[in-house]
Amino acid sequence: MLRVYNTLSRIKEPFVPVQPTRPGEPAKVGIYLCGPTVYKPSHIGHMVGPVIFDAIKRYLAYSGYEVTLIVNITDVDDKLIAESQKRGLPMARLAAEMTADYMHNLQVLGIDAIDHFPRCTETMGEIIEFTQTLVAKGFAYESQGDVYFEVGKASGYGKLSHRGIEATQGDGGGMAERKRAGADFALWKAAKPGEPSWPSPWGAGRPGWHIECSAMSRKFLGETFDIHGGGLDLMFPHHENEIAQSEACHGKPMAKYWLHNGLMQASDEVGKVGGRSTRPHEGDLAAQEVGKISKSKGSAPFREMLAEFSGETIRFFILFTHYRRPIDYSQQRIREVETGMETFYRFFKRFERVNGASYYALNAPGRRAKGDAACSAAGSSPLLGAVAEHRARFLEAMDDDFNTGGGIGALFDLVRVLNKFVDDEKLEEPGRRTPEKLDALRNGAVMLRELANTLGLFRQPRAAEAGKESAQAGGSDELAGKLMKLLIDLRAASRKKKDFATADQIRNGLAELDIVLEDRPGGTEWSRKQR
RNA sequence: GGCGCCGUAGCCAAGUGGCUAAGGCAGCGGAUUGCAAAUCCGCCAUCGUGGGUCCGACUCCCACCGGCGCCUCCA
Repeated sequence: MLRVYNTLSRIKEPFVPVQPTRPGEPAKVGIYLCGPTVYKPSHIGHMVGPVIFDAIKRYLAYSGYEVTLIVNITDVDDKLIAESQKRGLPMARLAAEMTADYMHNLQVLGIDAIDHFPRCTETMGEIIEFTQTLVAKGFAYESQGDVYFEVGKASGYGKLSHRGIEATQGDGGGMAERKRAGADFALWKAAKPGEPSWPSPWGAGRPGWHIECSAMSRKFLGETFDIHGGGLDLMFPHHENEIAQSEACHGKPMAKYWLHNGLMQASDEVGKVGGRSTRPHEGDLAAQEVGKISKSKGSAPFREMLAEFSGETIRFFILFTHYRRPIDYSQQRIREVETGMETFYRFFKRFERVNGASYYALNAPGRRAKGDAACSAAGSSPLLGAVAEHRARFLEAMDDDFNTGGGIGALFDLVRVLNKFVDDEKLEEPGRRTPEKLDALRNGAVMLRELANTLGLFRQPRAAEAGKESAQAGGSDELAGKLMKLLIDLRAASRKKKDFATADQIRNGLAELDIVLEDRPGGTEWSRKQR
């Protein structure tokens, strides 16, 4: 049974979709995640939510739900206007550029489970209509071309962030004198001269910050949907105001479950993105200043990180920690999980060596097997029994509020069991392979793939692997492949003659060039050292 | 000040009212190897401090200490 932590109730609740399941149809689940304001290149903090919710959607789909995931793009906003004026660019052009940056980052991270990216500018009609309804129902009022939501009229305001109205006295961007109460917030803002604007019943203007999410979520997911997600920092006032608007408008709950991810924190010193670590002493971590990644801290664009780390590494790094906890970011931390990931990549190569076909070509079930089907199928061999045990641990962890960190732990164990099987059965030696043993290994690997898929991990061969394959197969790096073969053959001849000095000279010389040789029963393999 | 989170091995990080407290990185010992690499096996924590509840707490409650977030259109 899947359970999720709901910020509304502050406890883990059983996950039961809003829409009743019709017999013979998969239960439908709607998820809305607050996306970026596209005025600057995204930094790693912006990627946490998308990675997590991509994995959440995958896991829900695997669990049998039909999931729709919406992430909005805020392409009209005060910061966007300010930035476009600063850079002398039309706002739409700036937004388009930054949206492209965002999309590129998502793609590199392997995030492809998002169904729609509605833009604020494309939702203007719905936003205006939504605002009109709120005015008509008496929850909002016009004031000098602005429209404000009257927080005092909303029942249950503060139920998400557990705050009283009296505690919420934002100045609303210097528009206090136009508002009836300090806590009231803008649904619509009159345009100042030179600002981008859209026509409305209250004159030319643009939407306030919160209204687009209410309008978009309703447009794609309905008045009440299952999961609303976002960073912890959005809980107040953004999500609180979304709830106020939507529930005032519809008279029913906006979302059943509110999930908030922890924020990425970084040390300015060690966590410098895209550059060399400037740490003066080893083991000096305690002296770091750790703080939230934010605009004010001037963190580097995500794109610069990609020069240092693969998208999959960053994805793995994010998933390594439970989503509700803050993630302490530093290059050293990422390097550590990157080292850990090698365990998987090496196993995949090993698997291909003994199995003859690629791990990446394995066809894993996209749906969780009902009941104990997987376990009973596994009962046929001790290996699969052990694998199934770790599979169960993985599922248990994920069922418990998407505990990806616990799940990854189970994945490491699973690989160990598979490696041990290859060791014990000496499957690296071609003569020791039997169809039964290869079958068992393959079935175990299928289970690994099945689970890793739900996290969106190890779906494609790494770029480095692909490059090397082309070298070995005579691709663009053909010469390197041929030279390597020559050197390996020379070394093999030396070893045969017990001329280990020459053999070691070759291996050590190659090591200097960051090329690693590994002797195996089936021959010597070479690979480029990572980084 | 208000609301809330966190403190588990050298570092990172799961988890649990009672059973061996996952996993990763680093380290140590062993198997394997011509030597390595990789892999496997083993070792490496009484869970911030002090109280309380309980037959029993690391897990629940309180206090304290320490770290952090939000209360500002920051994911």
